[in-house]
Amino acid sequence: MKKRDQLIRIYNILYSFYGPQKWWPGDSPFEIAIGAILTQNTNWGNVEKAINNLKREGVMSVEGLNRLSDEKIASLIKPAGYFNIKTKRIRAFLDFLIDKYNGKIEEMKKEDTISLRNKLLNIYGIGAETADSILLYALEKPVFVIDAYTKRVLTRHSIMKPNSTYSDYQMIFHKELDEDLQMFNEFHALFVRVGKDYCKVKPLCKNCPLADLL
DNA sequence: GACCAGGCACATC
DNA sequence: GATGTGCATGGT
Repeated sequence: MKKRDQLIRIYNILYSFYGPQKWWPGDSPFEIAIGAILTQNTNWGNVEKAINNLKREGVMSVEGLNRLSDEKIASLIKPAGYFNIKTKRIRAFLDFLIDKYNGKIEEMKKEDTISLRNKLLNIYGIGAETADSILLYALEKPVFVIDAYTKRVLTRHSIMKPNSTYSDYQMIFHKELDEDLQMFNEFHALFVRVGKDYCKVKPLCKNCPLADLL
């Protein structure tokens, strides 16, 4: 089967099995971006605790976070792990927004995807996946987000080789699929969902909706 | 107690 | 360019 058909088949199976995922879980583009940094190599449940701490303190905003000390930010995001590193990364992102966009993340939407992606990748602590998550879910740009679950599903189903790079994975989606913001949004979220439920490090392929494809 | 979780920067070869 | 390591909490 052609790769395009395999990918569409996977999407259709997952969408009928799970339905729409309504991503990203967050109230504003800024919260989504902060969540994208906090969830780096981290369980989402822990990230939610950190996000709730920030909201409870009323600092889930550029101005709110920017007036806190590093120590204060670190203490609030502690449940998300790597709190010292992530504090530096959040600080770098705040500096970027204040510097280039007067602290308004919505201002970024006007720019084209390629130059925005390069700018994001230039910020300390923002790599390919975090940049693409911000582009897709906060700025509503049609880029495909690749994460550990996406890689695992595609390698298990022999659509990609295990040693492929981030760009290799992303290229398949951009080359084989039509550019569709809403579909890219749902598809990535569905990969995460099936990854959490079945396509774990220790696979639970038995009742996986994608089991028939193996 | 080991393993895992919606990565990234940096050192080293 | 590929590979190895530190970063850290909380659930299973």
